[in-house]
Amino acid sequence: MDLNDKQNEAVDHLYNPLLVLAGAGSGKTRVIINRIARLISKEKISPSSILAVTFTNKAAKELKNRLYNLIGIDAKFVHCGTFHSICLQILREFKESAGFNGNFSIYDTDDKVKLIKVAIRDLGLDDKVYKPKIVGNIISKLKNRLIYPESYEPKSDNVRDYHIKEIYRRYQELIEANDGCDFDDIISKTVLMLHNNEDISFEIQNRYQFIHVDEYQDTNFSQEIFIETISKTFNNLFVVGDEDQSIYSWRGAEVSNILNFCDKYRKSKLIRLEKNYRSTKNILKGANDIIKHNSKRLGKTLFTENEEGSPIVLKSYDYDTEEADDLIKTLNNLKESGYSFRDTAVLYRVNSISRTIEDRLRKNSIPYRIFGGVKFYERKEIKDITAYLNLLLNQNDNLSFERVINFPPRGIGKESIKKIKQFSYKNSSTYLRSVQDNDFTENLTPRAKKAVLSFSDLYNRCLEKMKSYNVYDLANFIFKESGMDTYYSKDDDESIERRQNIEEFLSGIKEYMESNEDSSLLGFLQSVALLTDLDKFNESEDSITLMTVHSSKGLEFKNIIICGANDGIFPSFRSIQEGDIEEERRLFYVAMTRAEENLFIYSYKFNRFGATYDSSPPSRFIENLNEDYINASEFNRGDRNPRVKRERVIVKPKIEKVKFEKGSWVTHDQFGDGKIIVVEEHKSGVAYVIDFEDYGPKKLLAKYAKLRKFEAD
DNA sequence: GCAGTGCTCGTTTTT
DNA sequence: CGAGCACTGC
Repeated sequence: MDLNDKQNEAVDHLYNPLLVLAGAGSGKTRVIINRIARLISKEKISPSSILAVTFTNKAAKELKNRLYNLIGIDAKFVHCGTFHSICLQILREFKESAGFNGNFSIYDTDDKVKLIKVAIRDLGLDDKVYKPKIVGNIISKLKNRLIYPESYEPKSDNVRDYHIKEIYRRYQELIEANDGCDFDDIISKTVLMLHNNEDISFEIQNRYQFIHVDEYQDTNFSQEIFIETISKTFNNLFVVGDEDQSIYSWRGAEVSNILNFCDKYRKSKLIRLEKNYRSTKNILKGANDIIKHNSKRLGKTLFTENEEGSPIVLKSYDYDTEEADDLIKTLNNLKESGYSFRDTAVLYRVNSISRTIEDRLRKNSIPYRIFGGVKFYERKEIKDITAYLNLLLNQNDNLSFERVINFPPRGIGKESIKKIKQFSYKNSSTYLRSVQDNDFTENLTPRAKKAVLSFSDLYNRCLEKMKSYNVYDLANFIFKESGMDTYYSKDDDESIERRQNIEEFLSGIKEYMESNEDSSLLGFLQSVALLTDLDKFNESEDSITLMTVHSSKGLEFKNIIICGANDGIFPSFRSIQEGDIEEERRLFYVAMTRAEENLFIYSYKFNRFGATYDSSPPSRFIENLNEDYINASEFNRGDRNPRVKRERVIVKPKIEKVKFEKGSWVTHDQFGDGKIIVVEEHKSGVAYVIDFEDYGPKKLLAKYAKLRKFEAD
């Protein structure tokens, strides 16, 4: 297929920055690959000086494949990757400059939450008041804005913000001591490293002279600064995006990046792609009628030369179970009219919706695959194996150590682990080095000593094998030798499932080694850390696809069924309360524009919330659809009453007076005895720095730390 | 050290 | 309502 005029204009723009505002289904990927092809063929640009950045691995892979089909072998040398994978490569190459002691481990959201919990407890705070997950989100947002603890000044001086700052500080201390790196660090540490090292920055700028960014509307502050930094010298930036599809502001994405692009980059130009190749006229009309109600837009109206198509089908039900039953009928009808199962995707706003649907699909033996929910790579058994692998490369990784020291159980219980921590603290050593230290093992009970020695022995044997084994053999060795093999050899459902997952993981490693040039352990661990379920998407499998609207971004299906399109779900409760539903509307728009031929929008009246049912009208977005192109014969508008607001209770800690003097001895439930070395009075309350005998100095806040006066017995 | 029990609390969305 | 978590009792 040839390019249209606008697409050609974009592709021919070879120097200076360009923003391509590409509507849904307007062929943006095609524009990117053709532009890259033209740079190579016409301008004789070396493929290896070209960079293309995407948000998902899937998009990167697709870009690379299509480029390969267009230009052949040269495609191999073009750098294609996600923000995270590109930055990770840079971090790995310049790890010392980025502040790591050596190899570093990547911590996922789970690990992060765990570590934040430790930080909260170290400070003597209550993790019910400071929920680790919420604090994690706050820290995420700060890192996305390149704010690390030392430069963080909370806007207000309330207690909560002060505590959060302390938790952040402690968390960062812990993660850095482990040579760990969370998802946000991958970007932010790269950017800061480039800013602090001009020579490296210059090297990177030279490496990537022609830069392409896909889904530019979803870049956050740190990502934008990354792009700005590496494009500084050559000022050759080609970004593609659609402000109407910006759906990640909750993750820090800033639409302003795309809105202000032309003001920011000198000599830049803007081109709009408004011709849609994907959807029928009816679907596009519906999508346009919805998105036009948004105010934050650069504005564009999509058109298509495709057929009129079938009307958009609206249906409403009383309960989600009825919706699911009818969904089965629809799926069977589609099948009968000649569609394969793989042509249809069911989309929803929140993962929890999938339960009922999955249940019905299973009962009716309709093949489906689901994305999201419990993620494969976050499963316990998978993470246990990667923790062993991580620990082999990064001996400072105490978090991985804690995961595997007693798994499978080998008789190293709470008490022994406590001793390991104490010993490590006293000798400022890592957990791993402690258990390998004779001075430590000598003082254990015979039983514990034996267990610890057997772990050390296991570790050393793995280390030895690492020299000659490839990743697959090494992982297999760990699976067998650690005892996981026998541990999961039982016949119950759980063991069987976990075993299967491990086998799938192992065969995944094989596949990885065959398809990647860098088949080192480090390379594997770093790429596996960035994998998501979506990366297992297999197009040839004939099954229905279930996923959230967020994960459907960039995909297209002949038939789309949107389930749970009610007020309170889509748009979400939160967005209605906060009075900002523009992003929800964009999300709805994304959902609709995934469809090529048939679009169904379902809603139900009674929504289960915990043990109770709430009634809610169909999504307000549906009201913007015009009768000309909808089929609403089975649709009931319902009533649109204002909803009752839920009150949120914020726990405010009380401020306490100084109870203990400097120099006095106190006892803490967790840390034992210690001497107060500093007393601080903040606006937010009293903090003590206590030098614990077994744990060293910790800063605790008086109102949370249950401190007792030390009494010699 | 582990299994079993009772309790709490939740609902966005993800690299 | 049900998952996940902390606590308790062997």
